Amino acid sequence: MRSHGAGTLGASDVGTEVRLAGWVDTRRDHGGVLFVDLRDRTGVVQLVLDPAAAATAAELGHRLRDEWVVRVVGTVRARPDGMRNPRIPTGDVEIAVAGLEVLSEARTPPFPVADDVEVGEELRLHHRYVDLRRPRMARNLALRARALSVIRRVMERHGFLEVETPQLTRATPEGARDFLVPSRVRPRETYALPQSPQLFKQLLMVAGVERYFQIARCFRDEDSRADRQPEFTQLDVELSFGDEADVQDLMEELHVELLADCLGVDVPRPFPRLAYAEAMRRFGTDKPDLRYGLELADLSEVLAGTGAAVLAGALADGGSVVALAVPADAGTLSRKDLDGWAEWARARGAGGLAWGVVEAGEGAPTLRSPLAKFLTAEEVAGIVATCGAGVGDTVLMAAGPTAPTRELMGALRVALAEALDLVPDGEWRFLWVVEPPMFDAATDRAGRPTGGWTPNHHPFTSPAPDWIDRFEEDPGTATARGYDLVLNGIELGSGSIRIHDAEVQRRVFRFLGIGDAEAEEKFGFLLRGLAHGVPPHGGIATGLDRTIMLLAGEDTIRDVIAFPKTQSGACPLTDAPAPYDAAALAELGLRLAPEQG
RNA sequence: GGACCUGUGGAGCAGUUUGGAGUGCUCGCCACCCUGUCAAGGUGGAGGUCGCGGGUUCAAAUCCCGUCAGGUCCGCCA
Repeated sequence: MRSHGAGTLGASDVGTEVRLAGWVDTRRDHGGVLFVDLRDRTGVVQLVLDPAAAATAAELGHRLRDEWVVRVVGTVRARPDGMRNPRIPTGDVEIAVAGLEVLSEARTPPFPVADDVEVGEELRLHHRYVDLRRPRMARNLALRARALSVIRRVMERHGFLEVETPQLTRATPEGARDFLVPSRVRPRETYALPQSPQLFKQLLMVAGVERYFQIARCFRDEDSRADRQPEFTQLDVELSFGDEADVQDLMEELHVELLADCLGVDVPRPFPRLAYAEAMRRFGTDKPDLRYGLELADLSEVLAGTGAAVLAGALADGGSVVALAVPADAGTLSRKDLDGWAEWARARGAGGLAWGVVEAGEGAPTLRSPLAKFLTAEEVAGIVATCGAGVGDTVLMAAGPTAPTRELMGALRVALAEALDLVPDGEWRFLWVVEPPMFDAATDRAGRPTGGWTPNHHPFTSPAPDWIDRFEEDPGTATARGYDLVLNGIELGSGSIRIHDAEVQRRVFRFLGIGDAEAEEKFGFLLRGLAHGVPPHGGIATGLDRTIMLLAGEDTIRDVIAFPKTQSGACPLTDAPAPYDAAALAELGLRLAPEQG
């Protein structure tokens, strides 16, 4: 049907007879001569329908409308001087059409098939087949395919085997809520869709696969975000007889090649490593964005004896005062801005924000601040020095329990960088966050500590060698053999060296409050596997949607997924989820509960 | 579970603060004119439960309450 792609034609094709097919992108009808931009996946080329040259085709051409599907036969010719269009790749040529056939008419599109119109998300998803014709979206699909191809190339080069694991599997406790699939053959029992292939890939190591990867679809029934969908794709990797460096080297090579192949960008290796504790201290997050400064400073020492009550109270309770300095050249924060940020902090549960502007005093800098009269000269000097602030810089401070206060200031750092436009374009700052804690203190729904512990990564993560015999003694300090890959402040993936000793695995379960009987019931298949000859192994899983989102320069993974869900988990295209036939439910041993009144 | 933003002809917006006739802009759509445009141009025209429900008022796109949908975020996401 076609001899060429519309967007591939150029000066070297002049004189060639071509057969093209695609969509009517735009028309410019002069009554006599008619121009049609024909669009296919490769791009756009101008058709010329001239009644003097091809009367029948031109007459039919006047009936064409946007998004009709047509086929043409014609000859590539150079455009006359002065009529070339340098803004499109095919702008040096045009197609002198000899024959035109309408393959399919089309309704007026629900929105323009163009990049420069911001269309509502629901409408775009409802007519996703139109939305995906827009050049940016078409480019994103192609970019995704290319990234997948690079991944397979790199993984195969290193001898990894692509193995598929079940989508219908069993629920495992903890983690996110499961999506359930009722069984007809075994009424009243359900499968769960996998949150990740974690246990299967470990058992593949027991099975001797040694090097496994999968482009794996995962399901978590939790609320969506711009970078989170209920259904998403992971690059899942596991290898045997290796350690942290083997996994990290592989992933560095892969990501460097992705950037080079998809964007032509060179990223240096090795990626920097940052200890988890240092990341929290300096950036207030386990996924710091290294593209800008605004690092946090801990003022607890310099303010240890302060008379400023709002700060002293937090310190007396064992908390911290955490600050960051906004450089004068980043833009001046007005009083209204500062009030706004204080309000922002309160909305996140903080008491507020203290602020001070560094001024050149006589001999030593001074602080213009509502707190100034409560601070001694030594304290002011200490604040300025610890923050590394210069004259004109604005110091923002929060006080409270150490961890939440650091996290608050870490979030403020990100929000300020956005607001003050401090995030440079075109930078790709990878890093590994390493030496994570083995456990976090468990909290109840209200956020109060329960006294129990929850895995920082997952319960199959090996303790660090120093802790393997005694993580129970000091669970708050014990570290694990985990590592997170971070790019530009976004967590791309988490991995670890796993426990390959059944007894250590049982101890971790016991410590987490999972008794031997429960462990046997829930994880018996893993524990049995760990009894049958296990290579030391470890791996990682990265979020492919996020990776491709960053490659594409998009702000949401919805724009790199062909058919995503809305924030409420709906698909406006298919209208899923939808009610299910009651009789069919009965066959599954299910009955609808009465609606909640 | 919570906070905030948005909802006005097919698309994108303005109008809402200070209530007074569905008023306006750009694009699209329909008809006609038009032989070198490329976001073609010209003339004319059609197209609206102002998301939905209730309330206040002589009068509601506009004020109040509720609700639905989309989005951003907090919680949640081992």
